[in-house]
Amino acid sequence: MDQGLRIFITVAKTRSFSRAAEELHLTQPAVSQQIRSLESRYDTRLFERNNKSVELTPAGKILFREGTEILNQYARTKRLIEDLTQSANGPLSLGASYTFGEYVLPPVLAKFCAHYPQIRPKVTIHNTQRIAEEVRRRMLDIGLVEGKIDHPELEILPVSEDELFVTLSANHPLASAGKVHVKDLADERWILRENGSGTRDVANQFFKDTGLSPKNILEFGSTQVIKESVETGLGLSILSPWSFRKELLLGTLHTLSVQGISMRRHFYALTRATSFHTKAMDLFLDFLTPELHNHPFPTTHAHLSLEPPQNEGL
Amino acid sequence: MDQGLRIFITVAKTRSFSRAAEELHLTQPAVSQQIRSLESRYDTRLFERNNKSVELTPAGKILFREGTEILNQYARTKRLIEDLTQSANGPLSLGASYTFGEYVLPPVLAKFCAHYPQIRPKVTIHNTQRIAEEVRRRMLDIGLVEGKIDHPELEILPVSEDELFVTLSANHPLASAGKVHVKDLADERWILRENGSGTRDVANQFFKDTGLSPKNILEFGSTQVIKESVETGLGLSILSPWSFRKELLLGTLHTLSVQGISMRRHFYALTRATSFHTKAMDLFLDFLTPELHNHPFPTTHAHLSLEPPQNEGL
DNA sequence: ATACACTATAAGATATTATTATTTATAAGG
DNA sequence: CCTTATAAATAATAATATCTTATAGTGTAT
Repeated sequence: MDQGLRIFITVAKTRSFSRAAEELHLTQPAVSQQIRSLESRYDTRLFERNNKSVELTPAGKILFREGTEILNQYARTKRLIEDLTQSANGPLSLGASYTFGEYVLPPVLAKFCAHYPQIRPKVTIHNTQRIAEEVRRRMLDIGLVEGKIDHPELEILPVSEDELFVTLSANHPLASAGKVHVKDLADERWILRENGSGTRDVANQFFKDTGLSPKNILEFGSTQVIKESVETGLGLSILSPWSFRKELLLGTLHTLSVQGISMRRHFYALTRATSFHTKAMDLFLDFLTPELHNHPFPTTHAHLSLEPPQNEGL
Repeated sequence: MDQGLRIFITVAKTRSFSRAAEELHLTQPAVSQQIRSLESRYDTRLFERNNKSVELTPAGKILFREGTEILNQYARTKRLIEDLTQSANGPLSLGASYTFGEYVLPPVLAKFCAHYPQIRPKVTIHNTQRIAEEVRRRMLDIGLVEGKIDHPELEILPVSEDELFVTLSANHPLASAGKVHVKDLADERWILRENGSGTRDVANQFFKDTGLSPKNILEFGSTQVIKESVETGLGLSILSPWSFRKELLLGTLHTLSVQGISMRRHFYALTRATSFHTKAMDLFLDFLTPELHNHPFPTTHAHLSLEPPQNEGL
């Protein structure tokens, strides 16, 4: 930041060009050169150097004293700014898509807040597109979304895997089938999130892959309503187990694997590619991935192997 | 010598990347780039820039304040070194508190400038506290204040005595009393500078010493307004004769001595304790004290003994 | 909707700063 | 004296940093 001055101060302290060079991990000519350039800038000799010794001239003494203060102030400034930013505190605005925000995020966030009480997270829930847009516009520090986003201004970091399943009422004829064939689902009624939601994207892909073209689709804007509708036997849905952990534990909802089809996707964290991260942001990002691996990720079928995902005490 | 910092400061002052570029004879991208590199060095945003405005962030404000000082010190260092070889010249930044700056300093400064035309003094007027702070922060070479300052980083040099007097209109019943007793002042209305000013401090001390607790105090922020108000008979004030020499000469204001009470104080010159003095600084300090003794110091009552303090040709 | 006033970004040119290799000067030891 | 050791200066070159030119976004105002 002012290398010349730093070199000068070191020479003055060590009374040697060579020692100074060592100390600064530079070569001796680099030191000679910087001193020469300072001397020409101030238009005076700064050191009296007769081959055995290096001594400050009067001008050098002034520069040494003032320069020391300047370097101190650089250091002080850096510290002041670090105190301001590096201390992990202040606001952290998170945006999450529905599934992530409503089901995955809360326990993680609770733990995060316990760890870093000075950080005050604020969560906004929207669909993936909107979240991405708001991260880009700096309205959000971090976006947490279900679908892949490709935008040059956004940095995308996969934080967790997710697998969606065909979900149905425990009273449904297929409920205990576990694994079924595509054709078994041909005549079912489906209850899905609206188009545009990440979950619906996966469902649409599922229908495309399986060749199913269901005539009977109900669209609800709320996962909560969908779950309750499925529980009453109104139809089947395609959901992330994250969103119906409780229902799996209670046994009111079951999942099906469909022969040869898996509906995997990732959760991603989005940040602006070009912006700086606050300390709080980095802490959260570092916290997120391991934390999601701690929470036993509910990939398997409820009736086969579900473990209480957290201390939810059944 | 630290181009990045210089660019940053210019941007902060102009609140514009483009203006800063012009001012520094650079192109706008050069400015953008330096700001970006500073931002990455400090790992935080320094400006909040939306297309219409450029504003300092909290971190930016810190860097602006500290950085300004750093640049000042670079400049000062250069001057100090130049002083070694050259004769006294260049800038001399003086800060003075109100009474000193507005009434005492001007004639001294005029004479000083006549003696040393190559020195270019710059005067800033503020209250004593602020002046001391700016000397400490190296924003000022010399501070000239009315109150005693005790700070380890400051060197304090008494330059002159001052005695304040109760001041009143020539038409006031007590105007020709010369010496009065405390109780004569019990029911007067007072017109004083605001709290925090050095002059007001003395007034407050006066009330404490005399046991007067005036119910009727008007506060004005300007000594000029106070004088005119006192002239019209609105009330009494407590002022330094320095600030109403003309009115004493004209006979529109008179002073009173209060039995057993004197309001003496000193004017002090402040410099940084640890720093070098430029030649200009030393010359000014050496010039100041004898000069103030030359100007007949108006301690006595106007109607008794005032001499024209300078060639003001009555 | 278009122009305009700004800042951001990218790529290449220039300037600055560091390195390597070599030279000069002085002191110390034989 | 001559040799060797140590320290700084110098020159040529390599690596960085810093500018400029050209261009792209992005809001605001007309």
